[in-house]
Amino acid sequence: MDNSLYTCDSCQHKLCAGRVSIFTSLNREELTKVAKLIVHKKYKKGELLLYEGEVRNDLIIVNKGQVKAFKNSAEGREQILYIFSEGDFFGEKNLLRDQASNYGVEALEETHVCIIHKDKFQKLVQEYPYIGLKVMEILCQRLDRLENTVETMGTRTVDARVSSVLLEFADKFGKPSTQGTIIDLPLSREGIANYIGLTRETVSRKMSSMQDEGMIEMIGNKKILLLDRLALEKSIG
Amino acid sequence: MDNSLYTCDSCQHKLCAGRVSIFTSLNREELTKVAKLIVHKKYKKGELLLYEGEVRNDLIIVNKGQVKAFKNSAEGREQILYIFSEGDFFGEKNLLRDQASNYGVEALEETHVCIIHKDKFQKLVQEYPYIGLKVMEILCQRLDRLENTVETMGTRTVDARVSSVLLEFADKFGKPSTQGTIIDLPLSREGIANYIGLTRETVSRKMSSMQDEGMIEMIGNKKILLLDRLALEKSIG
DNA sequence: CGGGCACTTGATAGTAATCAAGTCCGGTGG
DNA sequence: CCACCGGACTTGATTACTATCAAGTGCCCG
Repeated sequence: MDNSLYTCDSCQHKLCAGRVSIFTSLNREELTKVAKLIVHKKYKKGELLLYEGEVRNDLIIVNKGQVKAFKNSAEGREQILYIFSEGDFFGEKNLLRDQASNYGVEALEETHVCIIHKDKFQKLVQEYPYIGLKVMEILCQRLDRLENTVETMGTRTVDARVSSVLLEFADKFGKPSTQGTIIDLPLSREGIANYIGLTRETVSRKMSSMQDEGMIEMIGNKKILLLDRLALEKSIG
Repeated sequence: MDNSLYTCDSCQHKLCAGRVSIFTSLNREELTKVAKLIVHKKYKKGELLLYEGEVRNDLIIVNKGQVKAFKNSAEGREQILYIFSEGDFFGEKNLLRDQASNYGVEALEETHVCIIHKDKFQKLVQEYPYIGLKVMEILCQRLDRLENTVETMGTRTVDARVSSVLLEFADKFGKPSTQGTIIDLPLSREGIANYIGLTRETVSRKMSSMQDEGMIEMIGNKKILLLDRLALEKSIG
């Protein structure tokens, strides 16, 4: 375990807490106060930030990098539930009571996180009730997203599922370019498959045929150029 | 529209609000106060309480009966997301801001609901912060359940999915008997299929074979006797 | 007792998982 | 800078399974 704990000195001048959506309403002074409650930690690609079933008593906020939240079934199949990136948090259940995590979390790349102890965060919420509302709002958004995922996995064709995930990634990680949107994929083919409940071969095949039809263009293995957004949306319904 | 609005007079003496989990911490006096903020409404089986995309500004609590929350895909397939029964609520997103509902809600039987306007509920939360925490706790539970559903639909075999839903219903709606647990099914075969992303024929077949194997016994179409809970749990993994 | 609807059961076909080779890409070391 | 190596990805062949299509059957209610 070489995850070094260190103070916020390294980024205090940048007011790192301000990059996190739940603190956006705070002014500079308040942010400095928040920063003092925060412990930072770094993880390398592949390291576990949290394992399924682990009991913790703090809230973890991603400050830099990306992580995946996943569950492993008995047969060894992985289901990815969330991709958390800069500004996202997890462990919110711990704010209410110490509880076993429903999923594991693993770094997809070098990742820096801010950790706030439950008690300190609760005091923060008492002082700035807006933060509690913001957390609740984000939980509602997360519910919406999961509800849509369940619908996609329950009723949509495989093509629609692949289109869905590409559009989701385009919105989250896409950058506009002259020809279309360039998506930096946070996951490998296998990861994408585990995100939408398919096998890597099926994802590979579907993406190839989407390329043949001119909807997308694969740039290496980690980027995709989205050429025909409308066609993808149409394939969803 | 023959849904008659009426005051809480009809059930005031029963302190109906006390049957709702988010108000369990309140004493008799406080409950009476809450009851005055509530509007009641009745729905017959099959009536819509809320349609997908509708914008409302209140929280709806089920006081008696059962409803299903569902989404309809473009091809006309239905995905059931939740079964809400006595004590459950929906419309929580409205507490934050007026927003389109992500799902429709339909009564599965004669259903009575309590409706609280957003503004009144927000004042209630300010006066009794515990209520806000309780709402957040239930949202977290709902997230856990959906996360498990996504895992089930993404990684589990069809047998495991059917077992999952039977165990879920057994916990929620089951009554112990001498031979095992008797489940009052809230949904038809087609409803169950739409809850776990299968067709009614597949559900029918799987349940028949589970009966052949002595795991369950079907009593008419609306009840199931769960004989071998362990076998079901084992089939999930 | 009769009718309709939900459910069951059967046959067939379509589709994705699986099994099995290749191929490509990125990184490493000479 | 180039050649090599390994892991990720692609593609192909086959199998397994569930959706679909199509009759029946039985349950529940009037």
